[in-house]
Amino acid sequence: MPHSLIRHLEQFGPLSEVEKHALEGAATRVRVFGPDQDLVSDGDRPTDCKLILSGFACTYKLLPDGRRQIMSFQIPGDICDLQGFFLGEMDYAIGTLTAGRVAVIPHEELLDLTETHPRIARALSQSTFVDAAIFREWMVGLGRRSAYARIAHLLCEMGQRLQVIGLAQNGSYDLPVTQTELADALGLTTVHVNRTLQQLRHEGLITVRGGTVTLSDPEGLKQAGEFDPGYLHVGRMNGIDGPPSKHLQRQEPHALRLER
Amino acid sequence: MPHSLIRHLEQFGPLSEVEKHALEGAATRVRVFGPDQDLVSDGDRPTDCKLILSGFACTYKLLPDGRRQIMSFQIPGDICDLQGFFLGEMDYAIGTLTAGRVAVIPHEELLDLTETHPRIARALSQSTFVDAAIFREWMVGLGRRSAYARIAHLLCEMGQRLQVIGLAQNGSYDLPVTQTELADALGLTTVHVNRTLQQLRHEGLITVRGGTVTLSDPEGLKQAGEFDPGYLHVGRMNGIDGPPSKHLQRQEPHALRLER
DNA sequence: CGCACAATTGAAGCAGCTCAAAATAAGTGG
DNA sequence: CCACTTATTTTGAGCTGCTTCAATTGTGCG
Repeated sequence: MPHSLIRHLEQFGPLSEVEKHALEGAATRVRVFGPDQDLVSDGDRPTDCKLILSGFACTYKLLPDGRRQIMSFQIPGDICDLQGFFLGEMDYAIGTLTAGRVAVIPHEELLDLTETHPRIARALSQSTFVDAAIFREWMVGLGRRSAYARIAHLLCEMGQRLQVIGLAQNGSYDLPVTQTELADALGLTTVHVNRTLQQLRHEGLITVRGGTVTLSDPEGLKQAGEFDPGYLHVGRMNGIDGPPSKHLQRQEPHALRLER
Repeated sequence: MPHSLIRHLEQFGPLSEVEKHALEGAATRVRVFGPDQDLVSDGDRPTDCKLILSGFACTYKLLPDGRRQIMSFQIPGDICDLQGFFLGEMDYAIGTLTAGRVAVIPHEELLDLTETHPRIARALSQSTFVDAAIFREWMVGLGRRSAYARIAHLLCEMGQRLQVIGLAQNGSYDLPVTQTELADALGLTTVHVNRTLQQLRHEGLITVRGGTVTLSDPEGLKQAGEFDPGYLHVGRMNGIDGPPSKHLQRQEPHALRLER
């Protein structure tokens, strides 16, 4: 199994064999999870970080009356509770959407890893900033886009992200997410998600068959969702593919040293 | 020389004299800005980071048709484009709301600073995670809260944040933000913000007089906004455990003096 | 086969939007 | 300090995207 974490971090630049080896070594303790389980709960003070090896998860917050806002979908390669490492206490929860395997990396080990391998530290920091960028784009959707555009946008984003880790081929990918979960992510009701999804299907933009989404008309969908993948910063840092940046002149920033 | 940055970072733990001195040294290049100017534009590749010394700014994104989503308000002490340092290209813009002063820290200098002073690096990372936490909470508002609760929540949040840097006293603070800007931040229209604000006033939760907001009934407002300040991680990291409210009440009030 | 969950449909209601205009406040130059 | 201009706040009225409530139809699975 190619390590999705390595793939994930190499987005930001190549890693040496030693570094890859160190990463593999850190992610040996594996736990198996079923669907709809919390990996971390709101208010927890975790002593390790969770790296998703397989399966989907999401970060979410619950409101007093039971409403829920999903803030991100987590896919293989994502480290989902780095916040615990830096801030101690979690202010949100992480729950699985499907069954899956999770590598558990104790904080001390992560500390070691980042002190010994600054490039890993740097890649992690960059990954953190990409997460923040995804949050911001999600906020734009929640605040300013119609239900229709929001869904289209999400489908584009997931396609792009899954492609990077090899879980999407020619615009087709598995999205093991119920319409209720979609609704919680998009700030809508299940009913409305259902109707809007139908609209997207009838317009021939997507096809859905048993949890598998196919972007039948990727360009049309991008347009419908006002999707501009720049914020994902895919392949920007390693000179490989990825969209041309608006300005030239690259400059490789160093990492902040991860300190605990 | 003013340093709200020191105050800001010391939220996460004490800094030595040497570190404070280094921070002051890094933030000597000061630029003055007028209102409604971009500090950084979408697509830029900044070569330095901007630290707000005085005045308010916001991060925002523009949609093709001119709609705008403000994703955060930036206040004195905030470093607003660390992303440029880590990812190179900006995927959002930062604009001033008022006139103000901004310290410009070249990336090389920041790199130096963080390599020489790991505790500064750590504090910066923590600050980054707090920003992400604020984003997430904002998302909950956009996705799941009513206009009424959203506004109440924002007013609580700003009160709390401004209090930390000494720009709020007994629930009263300057909020130099137009209703249109509020609307862009909250994903609403100006008209609706106006009506909802009136409701909050009539219910005696807040008072507004010339850009100054007073939380007349802080408890009521918190309840209206479902505000639970945990996500701000105030005072959690510096060993002075305990409810933030207590901690905040005994905050020395000399930030303004520093800022002038 | 039947249970539990997910997707779908219908109908009615409302929070928040749009459009349009008036009332205030905040500059700005003389 | 006043007349003039421009930005901001406020109000009214009608409209709609999305919600709510409630029920029906799949669908996966032990």
